[in-house]
Amino acid sequence: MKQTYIKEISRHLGQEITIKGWLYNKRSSGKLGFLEIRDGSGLIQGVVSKKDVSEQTWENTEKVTQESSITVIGIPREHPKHPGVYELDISDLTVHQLAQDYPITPKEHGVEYLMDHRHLWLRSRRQHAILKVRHEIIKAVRDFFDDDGFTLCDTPIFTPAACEGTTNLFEVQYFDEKAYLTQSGQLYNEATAAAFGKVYCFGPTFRAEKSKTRRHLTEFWMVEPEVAYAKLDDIMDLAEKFIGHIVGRVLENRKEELIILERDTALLEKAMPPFPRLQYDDAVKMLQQAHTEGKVENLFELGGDFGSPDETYISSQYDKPVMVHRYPAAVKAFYMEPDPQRPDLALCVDVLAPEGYGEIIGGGERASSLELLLDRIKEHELPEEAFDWYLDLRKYGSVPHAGFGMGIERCVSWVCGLEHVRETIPFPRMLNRLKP
RNA sequence: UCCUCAGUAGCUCAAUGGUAGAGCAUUCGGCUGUUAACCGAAGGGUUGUAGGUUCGAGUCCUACCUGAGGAGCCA
Repeated sequence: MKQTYIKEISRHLGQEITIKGWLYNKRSSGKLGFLEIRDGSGLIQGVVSKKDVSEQTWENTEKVTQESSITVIGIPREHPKHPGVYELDISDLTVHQLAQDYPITPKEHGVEYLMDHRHLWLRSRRQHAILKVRHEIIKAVRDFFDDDGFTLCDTPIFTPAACEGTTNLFEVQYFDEKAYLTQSGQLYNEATAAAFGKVYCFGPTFRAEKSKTRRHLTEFWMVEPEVAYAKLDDIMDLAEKFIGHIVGRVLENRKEELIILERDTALLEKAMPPFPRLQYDDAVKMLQQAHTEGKVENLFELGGDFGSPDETYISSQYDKPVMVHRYPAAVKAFYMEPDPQRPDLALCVDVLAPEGYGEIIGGGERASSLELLLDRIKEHELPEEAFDWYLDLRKYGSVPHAGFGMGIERCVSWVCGLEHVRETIPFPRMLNRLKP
């Protein structure tokens, strides 16, 4: 018989259907068995009554174990006690493979154990919900740009040199020479933007930083739009519209998942444009004020980059994402365009997510002058020959242009209200985690 | 790299320096409306590793290993 997916069960009430899936959990009460069945699309409770089924099916009901693969035939109907909840009256149960001692039991487990069993942990309700939200966010990202005239131009993962120089890169052998895994598609995006006008790239990014925090992965996915002729204000408008679109889509299409995750959606509903915009200088004043009032420990020095506690304090002052712009050029990457009014400041922006989730977007206007870039490359002690193609972009029709990058995992973590980004990607790569 | 915390049954955790226990999982038995079902029984241990202190160490000390959280750095 044709397979029916659990999420479509309401269309088959009273009809005999076949569900193919796995046993999520089992309870029993004498000659009555309750089987929680999952098939990837959803979860449903099946009921087996000894007096109504064959001896074989009853025997299978008694012996079937957690996560055994099964096929059941039955008739869906409403739950007698819970209106709106569906249940399956099972008439036949066959077991494909009997799972023995499934490692993830219905009781709680530690982080290390769950991470060691990530390949199985993905089957649990909560992980399923998170990855469904991830999928929704990625789809929303693509739709947002595709519907706004952007062209997807993916950038390479093997790169010959550092994009930004400062952070640690993963080095790999590339035939007879050394190559590095990309830490940003940024520079290549500038080339494709000059060809297509509005572009984005979306792919994995690698950072060999020895960071062990709830916000870090060594391999994460980043989406980076780049727009020719765009200025800082244009890119800030784009960023807030973009985040509003993502959050809106998740609220609209992933209600059930947000309930499973116990996410306070009232907080998400506030994350709609316009977002507050704060100059770096004013953010520093805010931090210094907070210090004199005893609300933050460290006295922040003007000119430095914000640390994680600083970002947390700034974002805690708002109930929606906040855009901090015009940081000192000295603390930012070499390719940032200086503010014509204040050349010591870079025309850049960081978007800080609410609830202490920190920076989810970083971006800004790129330097369009060849002379300035040559100076900056020298200042940062970067190898000029590695950037010859990049400098060509300033020789042949250079224009003002801007873009930003958003880390998908940090965004998913915030939208889901998670404690750690490691749950936002199927197989996270971290400082101490390369397996499974 | 630095700081803090942790490591005991398959899993999650107890155990004042004095005979290593419970819940879940597993196996067996009971229950016709269960929801991390419940009730009864059984099996299950080189307390991360190596030293040390002590009559006696899971517990105290030292080193190392592994993990977690944080700092720095970042999305």
